[in-house]
Amino acid sequence: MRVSRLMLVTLRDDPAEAEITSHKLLLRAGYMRRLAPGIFAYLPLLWRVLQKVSAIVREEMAAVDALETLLPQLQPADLWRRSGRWDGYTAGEGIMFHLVDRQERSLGLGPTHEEVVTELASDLLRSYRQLPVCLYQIQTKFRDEIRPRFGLMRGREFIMKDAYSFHADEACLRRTYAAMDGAYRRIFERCGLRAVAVEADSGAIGGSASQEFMVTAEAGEDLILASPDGRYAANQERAVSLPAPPVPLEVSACQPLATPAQKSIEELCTAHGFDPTQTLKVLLLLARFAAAPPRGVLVCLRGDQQLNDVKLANAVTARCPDAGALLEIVPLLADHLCDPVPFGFLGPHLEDPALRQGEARVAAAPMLRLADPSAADLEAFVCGANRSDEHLVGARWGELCPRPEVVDLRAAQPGDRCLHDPSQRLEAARGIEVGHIFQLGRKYSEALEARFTNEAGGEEPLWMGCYGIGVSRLAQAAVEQHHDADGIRWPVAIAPYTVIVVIASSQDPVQVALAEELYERLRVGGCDVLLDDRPERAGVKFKDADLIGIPWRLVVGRAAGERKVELVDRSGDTGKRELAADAAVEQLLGLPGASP
RNA sequence: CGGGAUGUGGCGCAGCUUGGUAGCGCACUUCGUUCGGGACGAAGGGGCCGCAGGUUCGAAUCCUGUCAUCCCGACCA
Repeated sequence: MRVSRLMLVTLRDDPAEAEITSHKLLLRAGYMRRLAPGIFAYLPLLWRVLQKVSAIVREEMAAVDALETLLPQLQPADLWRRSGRWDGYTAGEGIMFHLVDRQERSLGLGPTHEEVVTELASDLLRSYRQLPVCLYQIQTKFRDEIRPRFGLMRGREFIMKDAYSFHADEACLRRTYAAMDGAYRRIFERCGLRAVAVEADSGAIGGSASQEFMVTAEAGEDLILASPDGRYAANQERAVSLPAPPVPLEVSACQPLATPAQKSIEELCTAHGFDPTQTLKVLLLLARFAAAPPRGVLVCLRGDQQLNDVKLANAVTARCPDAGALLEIVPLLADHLCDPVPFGFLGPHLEDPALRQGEARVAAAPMLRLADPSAADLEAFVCGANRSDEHLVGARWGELCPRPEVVDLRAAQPGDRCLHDPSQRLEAARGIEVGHIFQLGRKYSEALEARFTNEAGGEEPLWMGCYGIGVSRLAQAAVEQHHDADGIRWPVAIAPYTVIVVIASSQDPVQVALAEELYERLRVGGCDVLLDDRPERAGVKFKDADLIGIPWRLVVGRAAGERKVELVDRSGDTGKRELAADAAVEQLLGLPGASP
């Protein structure tokens, strides 16, 4: 391709709309344009990158016997109601774009395809003899993100590879899951990305085991906690660790303590010399559901610990199976209550308060009472007395109130000791989630009655897995990981073009002739090559070549008369060197990806 | 939805405090000189100053409302 015909528009200044480097560079280098928040036009250069990523994905999917398909993006609400996800995905903070058609039928614009693919599987997969099967597609997904940001990192319309596998038993699911794990590692490696696999929360997709693939980068939205020995890595949403041991509380009996206006753990400890690990933190929350009245939640944590919202949401969802989708969990405020409670002085023995909805009292289920092990394991502790300006010192579970149900709710922090080896301490890194694989189990097949006949002749629900890669996000993550002060430095495997032939002086017919010849030879040889034939000064062309990040630059300049050219490695590894034109062509045609 | 910021030619910005009829850099067009790291000179085209209302002889500038975009939290590939 000739640069003069490429519709290349590069910008000198960083666009004001972009915050992080990769977003700025993709805009400046003419790879994309924003149409609306989270909605981008992929310009020809970016489309080539996305195609190259897709090609690698296709090869690796084929290697694990996955079948490419293309599934509908317009999806009937009814299907989503049957899986139980319509309300959660459309009401409240749901992310599904949805609409009503001329027949008054509700439709959603596919944010993911578990429902559609499961419906298809229930239709087509009748016998264990057909299993396992893995289907995948590379397609635009639609998600009405609460806050789109950072360009392709979190778009409302983005390209995703999603795969779904179906199995006769769990062992088979595990094998495919492991094969996908391997395929994913190869995909990211081939794309030139440094990625790490971490344990993850399954989120709205659900299922049991799940693992995320993170491209490590400062601009990443996720916090990764990992052990230095490399044996444990998890998203902070999911991470587990050992909290610091508590300082024992030396008291004989439970006694009240006057604590005027000491509402925070910090104030309490400062005033009376307690260590935060000796205190109990009681949080009052309100969970709202799609199909049930709101329910109060009382959470106990050790005073020095923080609540992990994701763990809490999972715990609440698991304990309210008939309430429909969990819409949100918010702090319980005085406005929600019929009678005041002494916020700041709460203890775990707080009686169920009556909830108010508008002006009406809600006949609420009893509060859900949960305690993190850090709180449940305390022998004796300091907690609120459920009376203003008063705490209890030396309270014990069993004496004060029954010990609540114990569930892991605390947020692991960098510096915490690891479970597998307490001498290791968790270290923090930021990551961009580019892939996520799940063992779904039978969640969708049970809901949508996707059953097969097993070897014994009985019917049972299919076992399922699903496996996603954010293709457009991956492209931007690559820029985030591979750039310098001059612009993008694409890994060769996903660069839009492998080589750019630059004519230093377009006025020199000798240079033009040689450049045209080399361009043609490279093109015919199967190399993805650009020819910068624009009547610009050399400096402009060099700057643009650096900015758009083509891995190899072949400069045809002063030495063209002796058929000598200059070859520059954008990655900076080998620098620039002068060599015979024929040798340069030979070398470039020998590069990976150069032949058709 | 809550908090913060910003809206001025295609892009990046100044002007607003103290109202007087819009400016700079980049980009674009033409001509000339230049020609290996974003050249220089000359000439030129392009702006309902986000939108609506108000104050005023007069509003980009002051007031009110509204919309949009970006950033921080809940969402996730």
